[in-house]
Amino acid sequence: MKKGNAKRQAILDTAYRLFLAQGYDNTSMSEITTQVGGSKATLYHHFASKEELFVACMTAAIDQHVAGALASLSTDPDDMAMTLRRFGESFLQFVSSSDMVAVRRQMVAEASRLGVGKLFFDKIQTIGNEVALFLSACMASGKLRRDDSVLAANHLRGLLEAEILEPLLLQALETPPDDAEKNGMAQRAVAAFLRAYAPDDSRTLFE
Amino acid sequence: MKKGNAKRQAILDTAYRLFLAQGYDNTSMSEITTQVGGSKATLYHHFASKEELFVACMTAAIDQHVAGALASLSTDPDDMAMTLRRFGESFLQFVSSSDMVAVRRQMVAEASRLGVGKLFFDKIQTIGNEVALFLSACMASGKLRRDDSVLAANHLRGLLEAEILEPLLLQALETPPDDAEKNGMAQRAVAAFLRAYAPDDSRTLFE
DNA sequence: ATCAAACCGTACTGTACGGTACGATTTTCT
DNA sequence: AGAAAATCGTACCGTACAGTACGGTTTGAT
Repeated sequence: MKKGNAKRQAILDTAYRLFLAQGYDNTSMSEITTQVGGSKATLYHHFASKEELFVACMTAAIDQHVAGALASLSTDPDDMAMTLRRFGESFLQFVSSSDMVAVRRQMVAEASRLGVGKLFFDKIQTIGNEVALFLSACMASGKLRRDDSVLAANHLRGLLEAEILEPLLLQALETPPDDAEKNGMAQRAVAAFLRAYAPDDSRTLFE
Repeated sequence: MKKGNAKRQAILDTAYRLFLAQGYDNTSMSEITTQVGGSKATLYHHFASKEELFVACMTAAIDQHVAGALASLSTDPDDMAMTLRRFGESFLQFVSSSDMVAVRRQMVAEASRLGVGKLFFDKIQTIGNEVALFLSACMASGKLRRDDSVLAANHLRGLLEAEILEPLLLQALETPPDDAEKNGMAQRAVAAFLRAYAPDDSRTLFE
């Protein structure tokens, strides 16, 4: 059962690429078959229906991509500002990557299909929970104002995405921003967040 | 030319409702014809193609809805906090209405179709520009820290949408939040924004 | 060696849909 | 009234696509 899994994976890879590039409705099973090589019977041997194949592609993509975002959050509250800046940069690189934007667009477009939207949302939530945990530690140690840490994590995400996510999803930019611009957005977002959640009695933290 | 426009409007209304509820691909011209009554020839008399009808629906929806959001921003910087709170509430009610969420989902899903995504994004931008103008006045009068007003407007929008937009787009909530919850979100977002953009020398503005 | 699973190619079915044709009828404008 | 535009009903065309059928071939495990 080695070639079996290899073929299955090849189908997943090709289908993933086509679904992201063209969308669900504009990608036919025959096209996937042609590009992956082989026969449509083999495809239906591995996946009972087009919908099942789509969901399999998306769940795999979610798991794979979210792992990358979580890795960049070192839970060391000692140099909070630096940690947040690094996290902000890598999170923004993550969510604004062309793959991730394409995944998100498919999730929104086909949200109702087999609850794939909720699946994606739950995964995103796990990132938020990790961030909330870190922020909670910062609040406990007086580095941040005490407040609902989940709310704070949501606000941080909102600030990080504020400049970039919408135009990318709507394909409203001719030239996508490069890494330096994204890092600038992350810097500005984290700076705003630190001001918003600074302890009440500290006003000399920022130059 | 009275019944002509009436029929055209009836087609638009029905198509708008079906497109939002079912999406572009899952809505057939025959279904629109059946629900609006009459003949498919009449439909094609008013709209040359399915795509043209879709774009007509979306542009109409955009114009109509954006007007509502802009109305709630009184440009009086004297009671800035109150103005922002009221704007935040109505903006959030606006973007989280079921119609607007459905429109946005279609925009994302069909962003590449005839550049309808960019069309939508530009309209949203006009709201942001108005807000930026207001914030700029607040900065000039010392009520807010001096900074890029467009950035500040983006951050405000990011904070407002942070708790609610994503789960709605992904249809990840069983029960959508009611007006009171939305107002709470707006309050929290505006409070965070005011802290983030408070003048450097004011630390007693918030209780 | 053998058996079962996986694979291939090709052709096929049924259906759904965008768009057209066409002739008849109604409404609107002047 | 009478021309022009809009509307109607129904049938139709071409096509694209999800899924199936089927007979033959390769591959892997025991």
